[in-house]
Amino acid sequence: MSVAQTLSEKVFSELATAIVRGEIAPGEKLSEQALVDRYGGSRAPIREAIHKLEARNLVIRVPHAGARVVSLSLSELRDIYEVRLELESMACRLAAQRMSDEEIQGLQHLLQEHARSIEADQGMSYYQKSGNLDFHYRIIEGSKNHRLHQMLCGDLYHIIRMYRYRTSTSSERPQLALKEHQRIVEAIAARDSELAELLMRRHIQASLTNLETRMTQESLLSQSTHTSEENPS
Amino acid sequence: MSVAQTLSEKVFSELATAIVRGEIAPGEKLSEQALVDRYGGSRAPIREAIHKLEARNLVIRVPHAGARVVSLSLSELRDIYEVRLELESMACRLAAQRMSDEEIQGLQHLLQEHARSIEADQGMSYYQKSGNLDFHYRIIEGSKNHRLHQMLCGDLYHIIRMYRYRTSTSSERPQLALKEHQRIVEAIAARDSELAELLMRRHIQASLTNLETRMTQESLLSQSTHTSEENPS
DNA sequence: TTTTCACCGATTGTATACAATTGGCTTCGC
DNA sequence: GCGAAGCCAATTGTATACAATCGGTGAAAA
Repeated sequence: MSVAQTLSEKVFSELATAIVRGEIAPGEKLSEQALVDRYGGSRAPIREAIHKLEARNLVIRVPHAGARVVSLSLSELRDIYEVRLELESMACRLAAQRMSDEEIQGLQHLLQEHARSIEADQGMSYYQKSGNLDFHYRIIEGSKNHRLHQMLCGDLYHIIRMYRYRTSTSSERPQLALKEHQRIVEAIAARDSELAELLMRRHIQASLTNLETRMTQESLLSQSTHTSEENPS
Repeated sequence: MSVAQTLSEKVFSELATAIVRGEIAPGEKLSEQALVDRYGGSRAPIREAIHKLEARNLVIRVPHAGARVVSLSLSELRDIYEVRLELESMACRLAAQRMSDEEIQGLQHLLQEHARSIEADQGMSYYQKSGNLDFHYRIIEGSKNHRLHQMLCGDLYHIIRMYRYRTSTSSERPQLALKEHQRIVEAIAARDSELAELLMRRHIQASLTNLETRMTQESLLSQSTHTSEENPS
């Protein structure tokens, strides 16, 4: 019961990170033997790691055929965001009701650090770090609902972060995103759960709109490339 | 890509059913070799099945120590119902917006069959069958959100059904439950998504209250039994 | 009597070999 | 030229053996 990891857990963790970061591309095949060659060990822990990735929806695995990194259409992403919107706005409402004053202070400090980070970066980016340094993660923790935490942070967030990476930055306008975060925290600090929920809904809806725009642009780029390749036929 | 199952999938499915039905009790240890003895095959597919159960939150698995069937406190169940309430009321709202007229008719027929079933049983029970014959399942299908379907039917429902089995019946008052279902369907048919959502919230909140009552009664029974065993000391 | 420590058998994690299945390639027929 | 059928190597699923870890038990110490 120590921090020692089994090899399968270690490989899972590293693979999940590689997938989220796009080092293994959507649609790419995961071959057991190739992963043995890459990570060492034997096929047994690799299989277990692949099955864990499947459980987290990061890969699609077909018996006897193998596993591929998941590749989601915009429609599928919309489904995910539709659910995320509901769960995270609920988390925000609960956080406003359940977070202690100390925890809220900690959240406010986190945003101050984020503000400094944006300034240092000259307003160019607002990259959400993982774990306790991530605004959204802290809100979900503040909901004090373990199952909610598990469903969002254990499942949905892998996919969401994967697509954030793919679209290169987490936010087009960092200062606007930070300001939205600040408004949300103000509502939480004021214990106004209804307002907190509404602001979070808007925030996530804006994220979806942003993501839709980018994926449509990518799709158009991809189409024009494809068209010029087909002209000879 | 046929309906043929791997052994690990088959064992997972049978184990999941056995857990949901209480044939394997909460807290009970799952030993790999014992399951090989019971289901045949070798340890490899059994391990895979156990990992799948873990992914569905039906077992708690500790590396090097083994897996036990999950045993949830009332507080943990409340967390689950809190999330279920949010997701399923959302599903209901979406169903009111997205179900076709034919699908709604199918749902109405389903409730008619349920009504006949209750009459045949002389008002004693309203047992929800699984899959397409389950009212809630049909609403979630009607939401047309695959991710929502996966999170509810792929994950949460296993646990919820497990505790339904444990509390012996799915409803204390079958005719009241049926009437609530009927009101929900009327709201969906009228495309009143707001009302549909509200009615579903109430319905699920009533389920939670019912479950809480039963678990508290079980706990009191368990305590009184425990006390009388300790009196000799 | 209670607590602590050491040992070891049982169980779980991994390595290796064998069995089963599929996708891709080639050939044949229309 | 296209579609269907057959073949087989590569890959995945499972079986078996070995390695690693932990929980339970018994003995010793306080």
